[in-house]
Amino acid sequence: MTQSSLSTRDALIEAGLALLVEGGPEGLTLRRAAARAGVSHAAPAHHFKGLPGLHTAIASRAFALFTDAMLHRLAAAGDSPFARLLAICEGYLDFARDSAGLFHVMFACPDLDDQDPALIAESARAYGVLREGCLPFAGDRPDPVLEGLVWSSVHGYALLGPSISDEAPFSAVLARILPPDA
Amino acid sequence: MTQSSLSTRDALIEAGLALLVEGGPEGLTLRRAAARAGVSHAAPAHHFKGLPGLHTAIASRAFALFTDAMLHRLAAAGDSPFARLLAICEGYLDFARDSAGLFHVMFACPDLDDQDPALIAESARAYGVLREGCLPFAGDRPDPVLEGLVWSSVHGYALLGPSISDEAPFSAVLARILPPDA
DNA sequence: AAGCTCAGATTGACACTGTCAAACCCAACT
DNA sequence: AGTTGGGTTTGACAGTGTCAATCTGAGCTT
Repeated sequence: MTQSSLSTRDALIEAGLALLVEGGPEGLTLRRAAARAGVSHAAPAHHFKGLPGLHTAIASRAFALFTDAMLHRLAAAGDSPFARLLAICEGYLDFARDSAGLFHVMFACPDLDDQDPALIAESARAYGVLREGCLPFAGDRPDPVLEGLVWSSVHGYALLGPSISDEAPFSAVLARILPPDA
Repeated sequence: MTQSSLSTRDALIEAGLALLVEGGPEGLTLRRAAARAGVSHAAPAHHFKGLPGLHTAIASRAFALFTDAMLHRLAAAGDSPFARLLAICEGYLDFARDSAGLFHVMFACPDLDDQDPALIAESARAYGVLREGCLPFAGDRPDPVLEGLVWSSVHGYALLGPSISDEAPFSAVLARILPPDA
């Protein structure tokens, strides 16, 4: 393992994140990430199982940033359950808009290894934030249907948003599910 | 135009659809579509603006099939507004599940030309079905917020579905938005 | 009717991609 | 000291999208 190998692994992930942020979903390439990390074009093969492996590792790290984006908004939110859940959703939408490249790899990449433990853990952590935001609306007990509805709505809105945000801001959409006075 | 050119154009689109259905999002390639259509590898360049152009043309045709899927379910639905809207959504989900390759090109392809008139027309037609399904719930007048909510929900559910469908079937999610007795 | 025009199609080349096999290097153990 | 083995590099391969040059043939002008 020899921390040098760990650091190249991290360097490759970091390079991949940067390429995605700068160039969108098409900007990431095994060879470009390798070049940016200062290693040869075949080096990534020893740290990831091909391009799908790199995608998976990047998605895992991106989910951590995604969770941060939601928590960041939550920290600045008011106390009411509605304000808190809306803040979480707005963090979700912030990330989808500002980091479209990462969002694409996380949710629209067909070759992710959805058995990867790190990816499972990080995505579960992200889902946990949303789930906690839903708790107060169901008597502090998990409500899978409500969670599914909120999650589907914010996710669909994140993808379709540009087409509908003019006439239907997300706060109005969420208010339609959960009247703010509840 | 010389209908031969039209027919090769159509043959390329048809070949592309088949490749997507058979091989998923990764199955479509300019050269493979050309080979399947029985033309040389550079022929597509005369009918589409590169690979993005082919993607756009395929997405346009896929939206038509998508609309059909919704109408097909609607035709077999009951009379109540809830049953009709649920049927439309289930057609939406059918298509996303059974034609994942097409769905991916339609909604997750980063290089679509969203100015293309045919694509705009076909996607508007699809959206129109969903909009009509929503009308009875808002006094037969368009309600952008309700439409945005239903659209976001079903779209998000289509993408996340595999992760949540066990505990929250879509009928339950929709019922949370629109009580079936309304 | 002869000749021209030009869109449709082909061939060939280019840079770039992911992946694999072989060789290489160097630190860590026996 | 010698050997082992993981990390890395080099080199090659098939496949991709795209571009330029060429060929072909139906339809038009004169």
